Amino acid sequence: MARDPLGFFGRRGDQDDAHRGERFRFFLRHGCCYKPPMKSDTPNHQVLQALVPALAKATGLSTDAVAAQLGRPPKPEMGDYAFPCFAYAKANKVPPPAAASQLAEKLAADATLAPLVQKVEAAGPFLNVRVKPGELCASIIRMIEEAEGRFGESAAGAGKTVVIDFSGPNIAKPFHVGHLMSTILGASLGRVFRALGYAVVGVNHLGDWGVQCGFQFLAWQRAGPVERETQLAERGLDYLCDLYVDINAPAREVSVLEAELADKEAVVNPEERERIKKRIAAAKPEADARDVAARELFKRLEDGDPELKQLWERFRKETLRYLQKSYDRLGVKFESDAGEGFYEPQLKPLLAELQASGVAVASEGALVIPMDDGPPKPGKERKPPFILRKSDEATIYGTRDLAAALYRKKTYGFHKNLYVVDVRQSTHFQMLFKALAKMGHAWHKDCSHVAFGIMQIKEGDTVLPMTTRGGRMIPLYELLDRMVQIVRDIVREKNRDLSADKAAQVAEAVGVGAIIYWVQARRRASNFVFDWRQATDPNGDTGPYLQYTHARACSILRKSQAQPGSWRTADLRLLVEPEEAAVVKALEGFPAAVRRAGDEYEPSLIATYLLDLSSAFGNFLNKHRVLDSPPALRQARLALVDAVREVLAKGLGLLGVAAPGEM
RNA sequence: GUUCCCGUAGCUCAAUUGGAUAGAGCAGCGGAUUUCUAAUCCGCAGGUUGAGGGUUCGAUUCCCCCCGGGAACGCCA
Repeated sequence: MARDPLGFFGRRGDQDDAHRGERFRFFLRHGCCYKPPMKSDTPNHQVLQALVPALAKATGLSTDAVAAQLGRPPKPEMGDYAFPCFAYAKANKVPPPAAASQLAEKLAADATLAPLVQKVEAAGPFLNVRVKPGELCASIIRMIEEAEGRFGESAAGAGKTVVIDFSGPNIAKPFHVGHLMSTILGASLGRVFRALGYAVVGVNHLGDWGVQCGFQFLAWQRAGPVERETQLAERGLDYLCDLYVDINAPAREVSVLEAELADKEAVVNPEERERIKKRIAAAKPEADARDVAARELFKRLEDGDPELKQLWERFRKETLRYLQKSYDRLGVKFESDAGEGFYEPQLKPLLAELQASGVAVASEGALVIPMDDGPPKPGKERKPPFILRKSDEATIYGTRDLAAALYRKKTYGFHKNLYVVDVRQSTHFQMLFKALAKMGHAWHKDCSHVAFGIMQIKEGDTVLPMTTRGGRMIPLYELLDRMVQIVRDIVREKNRDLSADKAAQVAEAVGVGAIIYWVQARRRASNFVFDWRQATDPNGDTGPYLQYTHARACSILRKSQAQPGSWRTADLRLLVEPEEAAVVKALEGFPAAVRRAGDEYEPSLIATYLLDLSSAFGNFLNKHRVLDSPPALRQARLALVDAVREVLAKGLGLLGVAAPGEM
């Protein structure tokens, strides 16, 4: 399989756990993603190297405290750096404005700052520092050049592993637009954590176990032997879904009719009620028969029937192969595709252990872990327990999640274990983590549910949920195709010089990039509505805008005819324009944006950051010429353009958005 | 009913985690093009940050109480 070049994740079941763990440690040491560790962790350049110690000396605070406080004034006219003096004022028992004045005098007298700093002035309780314009640009661009393409990365996570559980499609249900959030967010978090120096294990926790498998076997057995083979090969998951839908048709009819019957308002007429009852009676025997047959088949799978096991394995593989097409377009990779079925053999020993230790108890015929602490309070409803085994002896997804968490800790020794799943499951994960706590695992606090809001879709004037029973689901590939289709015309219209081949590539990059950007452009907690018109709008807060800015930068560098890197010898102190300073100040913020995106599991912070950078750069390009500048200035501006290009490409890369060189 | 999330310009969202006069995009109006790619840039207009109270030098941010919207709440995933 393409995404498994080292054969690290072999076939399930042919290796034991210890073996897998061993392979994993090998992967950590020699894997394809290995890079040497970063030298420096915090962003640093000549100006800050002078300014921070000077402030620390003047205030008596630590350099870390100063660096953390140092910010930006609200308007660029006020200065390049701002330092709030409240802490210093409190320590010295003077009013903050007086403190600011005192500090301004001290810094003005500091000889180490003289070559770099133009002006230090008190503004109320703030201290505003104006750096000599050329020095600011030189200092920051130099820092980016010296990072050798690694600007924004850090070594914060060196030696630590993050496990990210994301995407997790169900092999019986369509892979639709609702899965987009988890897939894109999870993949971005993986890239962000890698940039921060962590080893990352992306897990596609497939929903590949349960009675649904029985229904699929049943449908498969009923389908034509030749037709089913060609259909499965061609349509993969789509075919399995159709099978699932068809085999469930009678059951679905019964439940729809029963719901109708229960809704008294809808059916007052007794004749109508009778008609419905008859239809239920007609459909029910077939529905029940299929249900019994499916459960029987699933039971046989659970008991280890080799023929069914083989078929199950085939469905899994075919589904994954099929999904990989969409994953490839989205730039998504997984290190593991251990789904629910993978944990099945671990469940019985786990349950036995939990019972023996008394963590799990019997309740209403089921085996559960209680979620209430202490004695029940009168008048207070008791919390529902975490169910491990139903009264019919079958396990449920929570049991497998518990086994999965234990397995991941044992195999990967994770520093963090993340679940990128929508907000509706937040109680489930709270219970899961609490169950781990009750088992005595202190690492339960390293587990987090990275919840995101529910996406709805706007078709015409109506807003529909994505996961309704009634409406048709839009398969993911269809969404991507539609986006690319819309973009194709725009590409043609905007740039007629592109060859047909290039235009097609650009359309793919921009169409897919637009949707990837769109879902990451807001904080993940908020619910939002997918709007075709807005998502494909080439103007404004969009992926295409960022990609376009990047393409412009590339174009300028191309047309300069300069050898890449030849601008490294440029005199960067010639960059004294306010628009240049604004760009450089935006560039300076990149490492912090990446770090925060990791800390908060929030890729949108990178999206917002890139927008700021693009807008500063656009402003610069509009006001100043690069290629028409005098030779020395031209070289310095090329260095600036190249730094912007690098950060845009890198930031877009973290988000999973392609950055074509022209469009 | 209990628990969790959300509420900021007409719309979609920001706000350096408690900092200075709350900022962008879309939509509206007005400008800038012999384009280093106008898929751009600039200007105007748009606000009692759902309401009220509290904490302090300072609150969109933290605490309390309401109002409104969403979600989850015992054997589905």
